Amino acid sequence: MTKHRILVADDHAIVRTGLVSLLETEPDIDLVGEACNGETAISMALRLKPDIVIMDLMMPDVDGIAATERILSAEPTIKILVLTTSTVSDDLARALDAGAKGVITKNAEYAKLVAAIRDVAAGKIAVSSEVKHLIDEDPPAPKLTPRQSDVLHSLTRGLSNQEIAKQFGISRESVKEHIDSLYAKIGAANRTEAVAIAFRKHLLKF
Amino acid sequence: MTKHRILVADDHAIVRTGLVSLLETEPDIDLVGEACNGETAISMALRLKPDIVIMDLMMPDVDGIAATERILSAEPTIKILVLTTSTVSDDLARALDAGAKGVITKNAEYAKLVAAIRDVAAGKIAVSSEVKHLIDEDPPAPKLTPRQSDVLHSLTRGLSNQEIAKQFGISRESVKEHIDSLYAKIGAANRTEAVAIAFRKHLLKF
DNA sequence: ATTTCCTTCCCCCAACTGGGGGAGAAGCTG
DNA sequence: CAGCTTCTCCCCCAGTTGGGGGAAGGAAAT
Repeated sequence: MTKHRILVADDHAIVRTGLVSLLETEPDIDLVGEACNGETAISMALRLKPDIVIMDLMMPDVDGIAATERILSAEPTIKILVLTTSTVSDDLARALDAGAKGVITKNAEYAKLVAAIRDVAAGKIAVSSEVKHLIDEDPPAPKLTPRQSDVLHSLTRGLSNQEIAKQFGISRESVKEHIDSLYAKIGAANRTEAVAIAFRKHLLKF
Repeated sequence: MTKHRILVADDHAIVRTGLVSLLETEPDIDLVGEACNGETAISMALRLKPDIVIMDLMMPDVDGIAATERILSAEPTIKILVLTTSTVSDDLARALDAGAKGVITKNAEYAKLVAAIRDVAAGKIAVSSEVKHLIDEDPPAPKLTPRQSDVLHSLTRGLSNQEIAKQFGISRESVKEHIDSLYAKIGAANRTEAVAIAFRKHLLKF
């Protein structure tokens, strides 16, 4: 039996150490490395060519989704298993879109993680039922056009339509139009609610 | 030598399991229990009376700060060591206010966690330098009066001053006054920016 | 080639916002 | 008790917003 060669990428040292100490006890698992950020995860994955990368989504510098994309574009046979605290359905869905072979949340039992590792190694897709639920339940955030995103960011700075118009070199009317279409898209009645909804739907980062 | 009796409270099973497997190797540490939410943490702490509770801040039902307060009000001699992913200075500062004897972030090295456990057991305060930095660096969020909070919440729903007035049974002018003082307090120029700033300063939860 | 979407621009107008002023009552704190 | 904060209410008014209507060019997709 060949061991599964695994790379762990997580910015939380405690989680990483805990994971390592647990996985070391598994006879069919061989830990080949630990990465504490996205950039390191990418370079280690390409150098060590593990069978599976256990990938956190929230990491400094390059996040887990970007790291997944970059690893897969260079080495499509590496399997990515996302292990995250995020319960934002969009993040999970985007991870799968990026080519992740599995998504497990950190509040899953350890046994489920190991089972997921074996499933992924065997070529299966491992998405826990809670994650499936999350993705189905809360509807994906609507996609904004570039202009709508620009205008939305200006809204968070408290700018008036006139000021936004000047900023982008367009007319007040155009700004109004973008804002109106934004309202329709996210279900807001005015700019203030639009900003609140945008934060709640994770359309705006802090 | 008496062993340090420790209770772990964290909603992430993976973190909990990892932590347990690591701490089991420490000769002077005796794990007496695991809690997966705030309510369980409180009841287990009061029943088992551990020396130290390692407490996560973000948990379903009762959060770590509330759990800390309730444990300490019943058993002031129990020492709470907060272990969290949060980098929001307010959360960390409030944990210390609530009586936590230490604050460690999850990206700290495992060795630092164990050192913190021993420090806390010895009666010291264990706050990692990164956490001190965070608390100094970003200024504490201004405290809002009850009315300002009420009004702020209504703002996120896109309500007009008139509607907010009706909601609380006060006049438009009073609502305006609360909003004006809110602007002054958080440095906003209008209601839209106020909502954005409130989210960024973590005055609003999602 | 037609449709659909994004982008840009224009007009009218009721309603709302924010800035300015002032003022009184309740409650806490030194 | 004097001072502070909080909460309440009132007036005026320029400026902004949002709803309604319409129009047109370009790009991408079907």
